[in-house]
Amino acid sequence: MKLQDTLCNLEQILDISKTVKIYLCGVTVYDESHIGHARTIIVFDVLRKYLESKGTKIEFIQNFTDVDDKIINRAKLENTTAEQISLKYIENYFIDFDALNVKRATKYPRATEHIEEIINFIIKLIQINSAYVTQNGVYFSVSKFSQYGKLSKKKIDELQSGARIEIDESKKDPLDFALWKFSDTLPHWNSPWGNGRPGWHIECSAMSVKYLGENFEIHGGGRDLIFPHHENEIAQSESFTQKQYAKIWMHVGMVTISGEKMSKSLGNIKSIKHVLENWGSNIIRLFCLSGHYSKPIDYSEELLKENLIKWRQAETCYFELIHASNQNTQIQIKSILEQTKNEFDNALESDFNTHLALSAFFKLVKEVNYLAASEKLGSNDAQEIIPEFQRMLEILGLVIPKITLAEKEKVDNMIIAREQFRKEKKFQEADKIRDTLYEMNIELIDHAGKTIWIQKEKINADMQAKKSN
RNA sequence: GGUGCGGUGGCAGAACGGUUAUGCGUGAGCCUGCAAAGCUUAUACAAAGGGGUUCGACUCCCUUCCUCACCUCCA
Repeated sequence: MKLQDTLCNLEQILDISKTVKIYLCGVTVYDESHIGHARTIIVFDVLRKYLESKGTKIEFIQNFTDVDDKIINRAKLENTTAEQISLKYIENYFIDFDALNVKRATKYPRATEHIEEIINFIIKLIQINSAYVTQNGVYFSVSKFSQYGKLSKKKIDELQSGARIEIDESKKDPLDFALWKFSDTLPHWNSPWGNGRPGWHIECSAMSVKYLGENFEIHGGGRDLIFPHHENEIAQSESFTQKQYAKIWMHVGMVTISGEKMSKSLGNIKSIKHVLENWGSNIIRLFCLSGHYSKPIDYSEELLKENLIKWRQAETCYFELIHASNQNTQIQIKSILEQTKNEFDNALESDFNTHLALSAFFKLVKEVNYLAASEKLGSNDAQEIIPEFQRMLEILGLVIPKITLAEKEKVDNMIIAREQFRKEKKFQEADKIRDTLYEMNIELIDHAGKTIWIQKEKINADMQAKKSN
């Protein structure tokens, strides 16, 4: 598999025959997660699901930053503790991402649970003279890491001349960043240098090295983390280990709205809960995978709607497959399947192009729907297609809602009743049954001599659109 | 100002030095008791601007312009 590496700006080969270790920078837990977080995490979810489907062993570590100024501020605002805030939003995180059908990581380490590792990490950085203590805390000395700037392609002197770096006279260099911040207010921990809390970047170095070792395959996150977060992580980690840190840096583009980054300060956030409520997890996932991961995606109702239409086609495809009862056999099915599989896999293997993988998937959907509509879909063929269809669904993390047995029986009986009315040319009565089913999100397809049903996912945005029509 | 990703038809989005991917949308028709599903067909004469290389460039080179992101917390 080939992946574009941010560090060397070239495609790198990922050996998927061995265990692939992935560290993904997760969220700071001080507020609701939004669709931008969802995109990054869904991209990595599909990546790991694809690799696992190929039999590759994955160790997937995703952190929670649970100590941070924003958490502390939020706690003050709500008159509670930082711990309560972070616990609340970790819980909230899992509600959102379970609903998005994101597979749980191997582990979700938290900064506050790794204070000892963090302190040990800092001790060594001080020992090797890469860090120093001031009256405010412990700082990493950027000048001691000659390759500083290699990830973000920044030049140290240009950064230094930048006017926007906070002025702290106690630091030796304005670029130096905090490993440990002294503080006597909660939350704080004891350290050899005094009470305080860790800086932002150090947790990821300490935890990734602890769980994945000094050199692992993929380190990922949003593009906005390249600088300073990942740049600083490299500086700390490579100073610490004297080894190359991550083999491949993979950065996911931003979700924008009207071309601008979704962010708190602009107030253009779409929370996962909000979008989930209106569109559901399948549409969100399709939306997040609809462009190349490295590029921005512009959030719009239009794009969501396009994915809704496609999802409806996929639902139709699924039910056509499971209801297929014709005796026909299409000789070309095998080659179509093989082509789909190849296109799908090749797209993902080639810098993880989910857009092209989706088009391979929807090509199959269209083919099946066409065969079904023209009464050429044999049950044998359907049985061959179903495993491949489901394989792709699983990798993409899409889920067809299940219908209960009792519901199924009820639907079947209503279809039989409708058939009787149709035979008797009592079309009003027949249509009434169809309408009732429609209200239950069951749609009917009248095939020659046989009516099948399709269970449509209930999607609020779709219902509203239909109502207003 | 620096750095980075880009600028392709109404929208989304690829590949490729020579053949106007593809999907969505839109128009018309077919199918149907009517719908739905599906089909057929039409539609877009697309490549930010200007140079160059070439027999030929959306694709390579130069240049100008522009968007966005990062340079401060940020997925």
